[in-house]
Amino acid sequence: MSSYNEDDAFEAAAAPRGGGLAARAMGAAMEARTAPYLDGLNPAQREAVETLDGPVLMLAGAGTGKTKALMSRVAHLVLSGRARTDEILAVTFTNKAAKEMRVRLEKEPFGIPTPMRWMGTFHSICVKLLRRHAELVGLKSNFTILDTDDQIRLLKQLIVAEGIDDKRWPARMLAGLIDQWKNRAWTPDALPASEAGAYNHMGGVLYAQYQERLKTLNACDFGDLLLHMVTIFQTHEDVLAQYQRWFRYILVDEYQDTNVAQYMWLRLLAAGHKNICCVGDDDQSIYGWRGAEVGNILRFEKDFEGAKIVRLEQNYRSTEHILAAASGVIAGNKGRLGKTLFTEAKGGEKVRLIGHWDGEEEARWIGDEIEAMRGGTRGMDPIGLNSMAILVRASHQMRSFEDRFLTIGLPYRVIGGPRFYERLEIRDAMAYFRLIVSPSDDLAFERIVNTPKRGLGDKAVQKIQMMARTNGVSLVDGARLLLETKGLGGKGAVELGKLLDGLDRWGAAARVGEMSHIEVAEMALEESGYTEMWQNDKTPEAPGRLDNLKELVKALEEFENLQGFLEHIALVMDNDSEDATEKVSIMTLHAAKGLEFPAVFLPGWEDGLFPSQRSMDESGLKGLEEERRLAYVGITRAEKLCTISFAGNRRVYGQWQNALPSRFIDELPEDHVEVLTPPGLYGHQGGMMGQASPVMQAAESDLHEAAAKANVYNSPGWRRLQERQGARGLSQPSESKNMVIDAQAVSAFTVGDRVFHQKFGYGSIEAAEGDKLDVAFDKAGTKKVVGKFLVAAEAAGDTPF
DNA sequence: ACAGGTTCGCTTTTT
DNA sequence: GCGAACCTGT
Repeated sequence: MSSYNEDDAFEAAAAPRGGGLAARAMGAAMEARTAPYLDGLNPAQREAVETLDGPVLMLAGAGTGKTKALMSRVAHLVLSGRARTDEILAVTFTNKAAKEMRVRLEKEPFGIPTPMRWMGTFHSICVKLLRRHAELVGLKSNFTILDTDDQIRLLKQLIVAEGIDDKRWPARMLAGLIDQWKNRAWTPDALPASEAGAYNHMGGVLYAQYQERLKTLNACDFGDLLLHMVTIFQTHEDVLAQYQRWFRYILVDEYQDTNVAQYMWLRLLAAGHKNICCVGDDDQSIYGWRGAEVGNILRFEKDFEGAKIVRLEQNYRSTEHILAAASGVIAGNKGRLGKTLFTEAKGGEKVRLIGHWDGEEEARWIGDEIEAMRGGTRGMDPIGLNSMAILVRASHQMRSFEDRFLTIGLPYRVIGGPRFYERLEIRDAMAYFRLIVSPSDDLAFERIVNTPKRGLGDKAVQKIQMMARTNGVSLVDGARLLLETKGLGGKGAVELGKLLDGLDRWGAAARVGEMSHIEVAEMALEESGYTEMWQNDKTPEAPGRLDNLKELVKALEEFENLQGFLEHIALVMDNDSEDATEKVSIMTLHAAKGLEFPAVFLPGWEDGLFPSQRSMDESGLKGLEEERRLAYVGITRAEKLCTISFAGNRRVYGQWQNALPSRFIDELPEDHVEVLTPPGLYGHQGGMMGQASPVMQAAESDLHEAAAKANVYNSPGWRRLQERQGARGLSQPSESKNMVIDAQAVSAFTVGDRVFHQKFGYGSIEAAEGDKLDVAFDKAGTKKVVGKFLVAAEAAGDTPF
């Protein structure tokens, strides 16, 4: 989605409808002849495609041909003459998804020739709309979009100005809060009192100040793009009506990921005709932590009266064992809309489960396994590395795999690492570009004023800021005044003069148009000394950074001017460099959503890591359920072979910690799981396996190891296992003495409970003696605390402060 | 102004 | 255990 002119769509909107009618007539004729896009759809898909009018919720399980149905629906709308392509609003979450759809729609069997103007992310569509109506929220149409970095820098200034200690109250935290507020569509005056008191009682005040500041900067952040449009729609009926009429049909992908603001935006736009089709899967909602509301999809029927619900349940991706394993896990969640995936593909490998001594061993085993599969193993055909993926819960888990794969020379690629446009050198370069396009971009100026080093330190910058503020001008002009009034001397003054001259010249060159924007960009990077700075840098990263700068300049070629480029970057940030060589993919479970691989490895299934302790502490049952959905997403990525593993010991923050198998492992249905017990993994095997399930056997052999290592008897996982063992009539481990659960104890807490303390944060109870408790805090170490100063971690997580 | 030492604080991530 | 971010001495 690069550089089509955003105004085109509006010109088209103003144009008479004659062309549309002709297109419609043509579409109808095409449908009469044949509708190839309807062939090969199963009954559910077909229903989802043919129910064009009124609200439709397409509940599409993993691998059920959702995209195909969505595409067919668009084709059906267009080719049957119901709507022109530019009368369909199609919203996705990522640019990648939008791009993919655009490409697929142009090809057979759909063959939609005209581009879908209004297909894009919530944010990119909102930018287009907001540029048109910016003045209604006090912005000019050429407003800039701030990224997280700018946002934090701005907030920090406000925080310091308020005399708040930004150590104790980091700007990041406030940025996070404001983000969440915007996700919930709370403007500063609509902010509930309970929220406004956050951030040392200053949250509300600072939020309001921040919004004011953005307005004077003629800027907005990502959240504003949506929030401003919602505000405009709510306060300007005529504007809303215009778009309600224009967008005759609305399609939404990944509806389970929508936040409140996005939901309101959609409801407002759909309120007239109600022709809205939302596609999603409540079981794959994994972005609650960034404001997604599963409630939106669960409530759909209530929100849109007479809504038709279509379930896509036939899975075309995975074997029955994989589906059964995934279903077994997700069944543990409450409040699902409910779907039962089925497949016609019978047989195949069971889901494999294996325990390891530690994380390194796990990485070693997976590396070996990948090598074996590459050559063909266990009667399976050889699988290419591109067909294999390792999906982890947290990115720090990737390290052990990278280390291992580097030593054995196994090619891998990490998906979703630091992205191109987030890199230091790219952002610096872009700050220069921003200043060329708009010299009043103060944040960009602050970023590069002393990069490369110009002898302009804190003191000089403060002088510039003072001058700018007292004269009510931008920093660039403030700097100019400062030089004119000789307010700055020495080397700094000379260098600042050079920078200002440079900015004038580059800006003029860009405007005159004698040079291409690419030449202007090169000139700026060269003359500012920025390129030179990296050439003189002898750190190992420097060459890579120079390469990146070259790549950045090359990327300019696709755009008409710098402005268009910056716009694109602010929103698109996509960075999939195609790479022909075969490589194993390593990524987080979150990054894996929507992807599929013949063979998938799911390492690190240990309680605390996965499900993540923090998730459970902060969000309790809600958090656990989201973790479970993450497990579901992970398993359903696999087509043929899914291998789950856990380690008894793992290095966390440099410290060795022991761990218990994830509770999700207990939820895997035995009949669909094969437990691998690699020979020689443990010094001893067996012991008390008895007639326990295969799943339990593996868990147990590992548990004994872990148990021998350290005091793990307090963990919920251990207690759970004991319960299970009791139920199965297995022997109790002798070391259960620490399991003090004294019903008579004065304290409401028992050993192993997760608790929260106002000062020390989260921790777990190590020992309980009446009301006196020993608590091992995650951060503050072990302390003796009286029970009344503690709350259950779960309860604390629900009331942020 | 800046290099070198020290402390802090650590999911998930898109736009 | 590691990197960023902050502090201190020159």
